[in-house]
Amino acid sequence: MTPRNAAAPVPDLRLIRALRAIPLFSCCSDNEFASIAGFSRFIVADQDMRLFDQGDHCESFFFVHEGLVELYKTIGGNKRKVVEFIGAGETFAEAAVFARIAYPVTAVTVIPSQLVRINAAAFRRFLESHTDVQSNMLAALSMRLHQLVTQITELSLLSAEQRVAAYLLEHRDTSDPDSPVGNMPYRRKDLASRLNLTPETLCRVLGHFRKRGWISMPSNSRLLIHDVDALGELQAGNA
Amino acid sequence: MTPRNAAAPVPDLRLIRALRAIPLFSCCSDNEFASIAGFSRFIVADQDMRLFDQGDHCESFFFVHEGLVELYKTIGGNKRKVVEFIGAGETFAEAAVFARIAYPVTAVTVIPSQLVRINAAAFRRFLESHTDVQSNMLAALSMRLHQLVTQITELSLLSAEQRVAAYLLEHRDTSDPDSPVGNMPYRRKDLASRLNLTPETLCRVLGHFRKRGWISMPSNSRLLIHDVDALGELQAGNA
DNA sequence: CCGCCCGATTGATCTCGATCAATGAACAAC
DNA sequence: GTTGTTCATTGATCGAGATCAATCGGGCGG
Repeated sequence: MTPRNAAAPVPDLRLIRALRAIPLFSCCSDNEFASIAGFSRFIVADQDMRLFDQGDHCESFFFVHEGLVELYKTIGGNKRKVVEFIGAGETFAEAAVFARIAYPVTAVTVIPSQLVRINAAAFRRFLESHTDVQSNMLAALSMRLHQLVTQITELSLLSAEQRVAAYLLEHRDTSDPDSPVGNMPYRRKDLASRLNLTPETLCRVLGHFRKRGWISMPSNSRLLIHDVDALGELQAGNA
Repeated sequence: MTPRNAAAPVPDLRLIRALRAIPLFSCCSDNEFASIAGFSRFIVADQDMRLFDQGDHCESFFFVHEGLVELYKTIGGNKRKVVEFIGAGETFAEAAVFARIAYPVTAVTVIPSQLVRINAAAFRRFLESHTDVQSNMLAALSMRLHQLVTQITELSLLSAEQRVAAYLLEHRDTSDPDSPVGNMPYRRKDLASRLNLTPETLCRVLGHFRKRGWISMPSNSRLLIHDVDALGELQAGNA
């Protein structure tokens, strides 16, 4: 924790730098970043750190500066379903802020991560006088809505292999277009849950893809896609 | 259709009355309703009227004043999945307006309906100067996001019978608390699709519930719930 | 280096819900 | 009325993927 005097809090440079990376605030000025910083905190989290629990009162929403977070929902006390992975550059739990409901999911870091936590009440007040940010927010929520509809459709209509293929293609690391690479820093069972599969089935599907030379897995958290077209065809037409 | 002169369009009373029923506009004044009416149309639709197709350019969003609309997504050309039913008092396709994307689903009336169609571009301009409506919009989108997350979880974790029970309980008509009644003006196959079931399985589940006296179906589009607790227990714990 | 532990992998079997196949019932056109 | 059409219902069978059960394998503390 940074020590702070009552009168003059020390500006956290990491925080300011992270805030500038938030797409939502793309239109903000230095002044505005300063005021956002006033109700935000930079958070360094280890792996498996619980950020909030399903049912907790919603006090903040979050931005992932570096790392990976998973959101899962628990039902019936024992069964859980991973709804989404939130990667670097994305925000989460904004919806709970605006709907003024308790967190509907639990959030846990999958790998060591750097986050920004933004106070909900203060942010709502900030928005009242910053219409442009509000517009960005509407657009962002709408896109997420769209993604969830797509997810529902894919979970419902695609076979196990098609779902895995679709996921690999959608989430492939496009930073290096030459060698089609995907990063998979998840535990198998979590990815399986997100895809609505058992770990065993996911493993079999990946094994199948590997046998056909479509992918390879040099390490446990690394996955290389060798034949994008084959995966695409599988996803689209021919189960 | 009301005839209108080029210079002075006749104000459509049905339209104004419908606009007043839109929760989004709860905070609007007479003046504001008049200006919204300037870029809206009241629509009387028969059953099975296509409002827009998946992939169409998004020009408007809609409010259901009376009736029922279903949104479905098509994948692979032949398979379709009903994502949501939109009932009286609800809006739909706002997300496409803000995300500035093509409609991600197709919208069709399930029964004869009265709708309001609101022009997207004009509405976006309207919002710039009406922050309170924008806030309502954020809250509404957030609630819908939450519902979709719940839907994903239920589709993934609950058995066929549990999903049906959950749906009946969530969508039961609460207007008459004494006799627990649900209206089901859908075709069976559409409800089955929404619940990710085949019509056959849905039919068997309903038959099972009927045999146990938990529900009854006096007519094809009417369903009475007699034992809320039994359905609740089924949904919760014991598959 | 060894033993331990947890997760990935692989195999054998089972089950829920899909699919295939009739039959029944509602409704419209004639 | 009769015929056709379409959807709900019921039954018989099938199969994708879950579940159960080993086995493998890598990281880590001793």
